[in-house]
Formats: sequence, structure tokens, C-alpha cells
Amino acid sequence: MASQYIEVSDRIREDIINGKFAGGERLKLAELANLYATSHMPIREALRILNGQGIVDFTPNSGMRVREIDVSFMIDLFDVRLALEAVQARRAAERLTPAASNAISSAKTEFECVSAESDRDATLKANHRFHQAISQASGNREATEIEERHYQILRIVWQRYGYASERLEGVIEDHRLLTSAILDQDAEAAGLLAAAHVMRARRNLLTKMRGVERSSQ
Amino acid sequence: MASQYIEVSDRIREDIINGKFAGGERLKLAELANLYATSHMPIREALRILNGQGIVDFTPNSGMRVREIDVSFMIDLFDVRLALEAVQARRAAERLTPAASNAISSAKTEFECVSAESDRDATLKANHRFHQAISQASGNREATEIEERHYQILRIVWQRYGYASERLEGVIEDHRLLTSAILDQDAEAAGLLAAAHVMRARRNLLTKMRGVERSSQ
DNA sequence: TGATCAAATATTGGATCCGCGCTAAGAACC
DNA sequence: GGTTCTTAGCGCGGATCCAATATTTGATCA
Repeated sequence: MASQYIEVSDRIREDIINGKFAGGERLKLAELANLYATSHMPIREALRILNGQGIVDFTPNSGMRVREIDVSFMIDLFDVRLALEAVQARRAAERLTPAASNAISSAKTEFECVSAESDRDATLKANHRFHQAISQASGNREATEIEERHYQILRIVWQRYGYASERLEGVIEDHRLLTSAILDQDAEAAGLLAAAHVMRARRNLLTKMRGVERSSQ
Repeated sequence: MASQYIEVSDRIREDIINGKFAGGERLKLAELANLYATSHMPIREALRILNGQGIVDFTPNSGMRVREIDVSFMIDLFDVRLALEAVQARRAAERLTPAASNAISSAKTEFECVSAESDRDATLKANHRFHQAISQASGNREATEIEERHYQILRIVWQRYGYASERLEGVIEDHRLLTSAILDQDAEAAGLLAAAHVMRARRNLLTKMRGVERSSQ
């Protein structure tokens, strides 16, 4: 079995994603230790990991709170994502290797197949794998790690507000264009297409979030 | 007194910056506990924090190692920094407030004064404050936190390879142009100037690093 | 002589207990 | 009646001990 703190950090993350812990909620060590049937040491370790991933906020001697995920946070996150996806797509096109080329095209194809079956979780995973393939093709570990963190946060908002299933055709088209730009080693086009892709995703998400915020007032 | 793990994480970071621990070196709990006169629990907590900051690498059941900082890591880091500084400068120009405007211009002036005294540490701090002011003016917490992490890593390489004192006039000129673009709320110019500024810093650093690598062979 | 396996050792991971600081509630004094 | 000080309890931070896991060393066999 994997170490408890890894196990626990995964479970807490899943519970946050599934809304078991609300944004801003205080996470007490004793409570969590009881809930996950362990001592408080692995819990502290796990919360520290989640803190590093930006999922929980921390204040010394006062404990951890679930990070509030609101419209303004998402605007910030997509600003960063926009910049990073673009630079990674450019680098992926420039540094393209045969292995990376295969990884990207098969991830693209897989997404198209899986998304046709309207299994949301599988579609999300396939989408993640596609972007991961580009990220890894860029060879930029720093950017890849940031994007990985962001993906965990995006899972929370997609769970809460729904994934863009109505935009699925558009997403597939975006992926196709982006893939061929990278395979053609057209860095300029790849950068622009990646940026445009993220912009569309942002518009879609923000519209939904604002809709929910208004209707819940 | 602040909590021990915070104290310890700061001390370990400083020791890494000052080269007391080499890149790739294994950091053992018992050893560090002995060195910093504490038990191994605060050490674990401290290393976990440094891991979150990207300064040490971690493998479960095997412990932490000081992250190797080489040319390829710096290329990656500056790719990210280039993208982020540009987007933050644009946002800072768009969202400019009177308070942010004051903060940026006074940080710019302070850098010019301090750098004239050729105190390297103070110059670094002033440079950091200038970029921090823009970062905070952008209002993007996510980007600010990433840049803060990167700054800690840059302190290590500047300590090792020297800060660009010969480029000081150029840096001041860059800062002046960038500041006026932001104060004029010219987002386009601010973004381009910020990107150019980071590019110059990268060229300077990489040249130095490659020089040292060659001469140490 | 080199490779592989096993045992010993070194190191990380986890539980429990206690101390300390923060917070909040109640009483006393102004 | 309001403000401040004290006290109690609640929860985080840290030490120590023990368990689990990795790494290394040495021995045996091909």
C-alpha cells in the first residue's frame, strides 16, 4: 500500500471535488483523522501537499481552509493557463520528436472516440491526456507541473458547474487544428490555436459560473 | 517565536542558496534534525514546504533531494516567467489603480537609488520589490505565487553565477520604459516590454551559466 | 570475476502523548 | 451597561517511540 499521507491527500482532494467540503470550510486535524481513520500526522502531511497544490489555504496556528473557488480565481487561473498553453504548444511544435508526435495524435483520436460515448468522467480524462501529451512534448517540466495543479482545480469547477458537453464539437475541432499545427512544426500557429482554445474554454466556464451565481441569489 | 518548521524551512532554503547543500544532494531527516537541533517532525514539514516551492525533489519512502539547477531548468523557468511577466504587465496596465501606480513608480525609483550603491543583496531585493509591485498590480494571485516561487529559485542561481551588474544600466532603462507603459495604461506596450526585459535577463544568465559549465570541465 | 540474492543497517512513515498558543466565554470592575 | 482581564478548552505544533520500507553490503553461486 502507498503511504497513508498520499492516500489521504488523494481522498481529501476527491472529497473536495465532490463537494463534501465546501469552499472556505475549516479542515480540522482531529476531525479528518477520525474521518479517515488515522492519526493526525498523515493528515498534516496531506494538507500540506494540498496546500502546495493551491487547493487549500493555510494560516500558521490556525489551520487549513478549503480554497474558495470563485469567478475571480478562475479569471486569474485562465490568464496563467492561456499564457502557458500557448508557450507549451509553441515549444512542442519546435521540439517535436516522433514519440511525442505519436502520443499527441493518439491522445487526440482517443478523445474523439471517448467523447462520443458521453461518459463525462472518461471524456475529462481523455481531454487531460491530450493536453498532457502536448505539455510533455514541450519538455518544460515547470510548466507541466503548474498545469497539473491547475487541472486538479479545474476538476472541482467542472464537477460543480458541468463540463462543456455542448461545446464538444468545437473542442474536437480545436484539438484537430492544434494537433496538425504541432505535427507540421508550425510553432506560431500552434501557439495561437492553443491560446484560442483556452479562451473559448474560459468564456464557456465563466458564463456558466455567472449564471449559477445569479440564480442562487 | 514562529513555528519551528517555518523557521527551519527558511534556514534550509538559505543554506541551499548559500551552497551548503549541493544540487542533487540527499537531505536526510536525522541529519537535518541534528543540524538544526530539533526532532525530525518539523524537518519533514519544512522539506514538504520546500518541495511545494520546487526547491527540493521528493520520492516517497526515499526522501528529499536538493533540486538540480542546470541550464535546461533555467530555460524552462524563463519560458514560464516570460509568459507570466508579460500577461501580468498587461493586466497591471489595464487594471491600474492610483495605489498600484504609486507602488510601481516608487519601487522603480528605489531600485535606481539602491543599485547605485553597488550592494548586491539590496539591489536584488529592490529588483524583487519592483517586479512584485507589478505582480500585485495585476491582481492575479495565482501568477504572483508562481513568480514568488521562481524568485526563490533565482536567488540560488544569482548567488551561484552572480547578478547582472554589468547590465545594470540596461535594467534601469527597461524598468523605466515598462513603468511608463503601465502608468500610461498601454497594455500592449507593457506586455512587450516585460517580455523583452525577461528575455534579456535570460540571455545574460544563460551566457554566464554556460561559461561556468565550460570552464569547470 | 561478475551477478544475484539475502540479511543487516539506515532512513522514512506513523501513532501517541504532551505542551503551547489562540480563541472565546464569563466575571469583575469602571 | 460596557469594557477589560482572566480562565478554560480547543486545536495546532513537536518529541519520542515503534513499524515499515529502502538501500547497501557481503556472501554465495554460476
